[in-house]
Amino acid sequence: MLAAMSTETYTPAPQVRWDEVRERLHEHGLRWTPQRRLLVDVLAGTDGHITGAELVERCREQDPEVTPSTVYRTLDVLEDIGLIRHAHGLDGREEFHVRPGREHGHMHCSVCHRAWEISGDDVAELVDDFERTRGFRMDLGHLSVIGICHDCQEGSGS
Amino acid sequence: MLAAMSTETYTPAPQVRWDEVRERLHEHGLRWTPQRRLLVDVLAGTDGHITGAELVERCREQDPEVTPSTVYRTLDVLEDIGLIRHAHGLDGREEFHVRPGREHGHMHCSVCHRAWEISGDDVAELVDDFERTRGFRMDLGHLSVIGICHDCQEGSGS
DNA sequence: TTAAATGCAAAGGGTTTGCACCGGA
DNA sequence: TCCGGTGCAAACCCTTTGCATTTAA
Repeated sequence: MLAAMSTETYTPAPQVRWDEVRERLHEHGLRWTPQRRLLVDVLAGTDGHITGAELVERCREQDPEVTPSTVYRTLDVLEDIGLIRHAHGLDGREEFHVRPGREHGHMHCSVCHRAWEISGDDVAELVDDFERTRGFRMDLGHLSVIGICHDCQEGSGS
Repeated sequence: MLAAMSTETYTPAPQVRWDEVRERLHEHGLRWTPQRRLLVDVLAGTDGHITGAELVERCREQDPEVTPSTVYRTLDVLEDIGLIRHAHGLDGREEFHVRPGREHGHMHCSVCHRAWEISGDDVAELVDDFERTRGFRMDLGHLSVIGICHDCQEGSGS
């Protein structure tokens, strides 16, 4: 989804290059295993956010052998080396997402439970304001805004 | 509940009048029990946010008889009748807070884990912007901003 | 009286950990 | 070879639920 973000040849792939995850791991003295490959594949096929439990499930669909512990441990590793990030969803469960080229926050509708991304531009003033007036450095990747989306206000109910 | 926001004597008690919780319950056909009184007392002694588990703990300190189920069930009831509200903290656990006269969001420091309130004024522009440009009606009570506070940036560590 | 509320204990869901074995580099 | 990874199973933590009993109104 979404192609080039600039006119330059820069970043033909806005996403992490998953083929390179292996190298990233190696750089850190970590290993490339079939289980990690599987998780990385699943993550690559995810554009939004996904909970740990869902990741476990999807991995197990493809290979019932993988265990939750492996998935969670690998998620930790991937987060450590900066490939993914996590925040907490509406229900408080961990939600992971592939680290985007640009950090972004999330906007959740409490009615339909859909979620959208919030870019740095969307909240630039706010970030700036918090930094200036409170010395607080916001972590955009953890910004979570909850409310009711346009559609749900119209339908009023469902 | 909450009396005069009228004149110039700025609401000496911005909090819910806990003595009246009983009436609120009765209005709903619900009962006032010693356990509920205890929880309400604990809540009254809380100014910020507190997790369910902590509430259970504090209640049990005062009366080891109370059980988690009672606490959680009462929290549900109190939230139903609008006296408290809950959101999710940094670690994804439920955090309750006494419903303030004014809705507010929270600002968490990911280093020291302290939290501050965000008033509607602090984010008025943002709220307005989301409403205008996306038709998204933000729920201030669920706004959660995470980052690093001033102190922690200085100390850099602790 | 009578439905709401409680305590208990057990289940539940997601996540983490200890440990012995396995296997990538 | 060697240390990182894995599966397994059990532990964990917070929260919820079923059920018989208690109790507020």
